[in-house]
Amino acid sequence: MNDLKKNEPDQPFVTSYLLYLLAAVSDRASAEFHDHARAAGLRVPEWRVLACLADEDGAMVTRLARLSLMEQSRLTRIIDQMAVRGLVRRQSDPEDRRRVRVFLSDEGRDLALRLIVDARAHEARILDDLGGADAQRIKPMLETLLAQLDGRTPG
Amino acid sequence: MNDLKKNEPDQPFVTSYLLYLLAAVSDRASAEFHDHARAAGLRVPEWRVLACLADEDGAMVTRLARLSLMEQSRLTRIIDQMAVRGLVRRQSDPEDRRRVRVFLSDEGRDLALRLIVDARAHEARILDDLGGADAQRIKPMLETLLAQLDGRTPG
DNA sequence: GCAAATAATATGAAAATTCATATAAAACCG
DNA sequence: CGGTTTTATATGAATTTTCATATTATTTGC
Repeated sequence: MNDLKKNEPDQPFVTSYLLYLLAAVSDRASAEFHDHARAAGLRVPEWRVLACLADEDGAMVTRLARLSLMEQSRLTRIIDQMAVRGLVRRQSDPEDRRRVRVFLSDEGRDLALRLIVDARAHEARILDDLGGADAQRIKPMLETLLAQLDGRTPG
Repeated sequence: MNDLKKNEPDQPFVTSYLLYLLAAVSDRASAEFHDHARAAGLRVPEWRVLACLADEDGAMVTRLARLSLMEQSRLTRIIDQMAVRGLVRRQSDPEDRRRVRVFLSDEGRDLALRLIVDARAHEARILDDLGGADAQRIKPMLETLLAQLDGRTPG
């Protein structure tokens, strides 16, 4: 029926391109949880920062930016807002006064810990759906990949 | 030495959280290629759109938005700019005049095809570094995951 | 065939993000 | 030391993105 407009390659590129699959899976999977985070009153970047701080409370801004996968000046402004909301507080490091360390407030920590419980449950559901062998392997695989990618352009 | 400030959980959360690993790997891997795309004069969302159109030339805006993982009104504006630059052209669908189909220009197609060659090479390098068994498995695994995620909230 | 509901795209206005750079503190070096 | 370079964070201005909704076209149900 429609042969005239068929201009596509014999094998599709994008839907089987590794970087596309990673982005797509990340997007869709995260979107599910982000709805939950928003329901808890957090915007996505705020949830990410809280989750990172749950692991490394008191991290300096640069470290937190790298860990939370955002550009530094963006993180600075997100911290501004979170501080106003009382989720975190800034404290300049006495050992090196250029550094600003970011700490969870009690409220911030409570919220983070609560959401982390939910995040683990959500993750478990995804892995469960994925099924046995793959579910065992996917995280180690991604960890390897991440280490390799970081190794190339050390940072 | 530093026990006073140790407030972190025994097991870190974020760096072993599936959704974090996905986002981190996607970010870092894509960043490598995005440098290349920018060197070719494209911004990241433009590269994504070109890659999608290489597979589905003439896709309607809604479809293209979903495929390229962006919100519709954002895509509309990106297409505006790409059209001005002569990378794509819009054509309203005679069968349903609400629809706008987006087509690659010759220039757009050339650029897309050239970059896709590079993208495949980049992907091959990443998979090669990952090594045998995992390299074989990662894409099918992500495809399964994507299908499952799409299945939950059909769209 | 018409009114209401639905669908596809575009757009205004607000908000977030980026990029370059300012500011301030520490490290380095002759 | 004093000057220069580097590092850490913040900020102004431009751009991009989002959110809600307008606009236009089609479908549905009566």
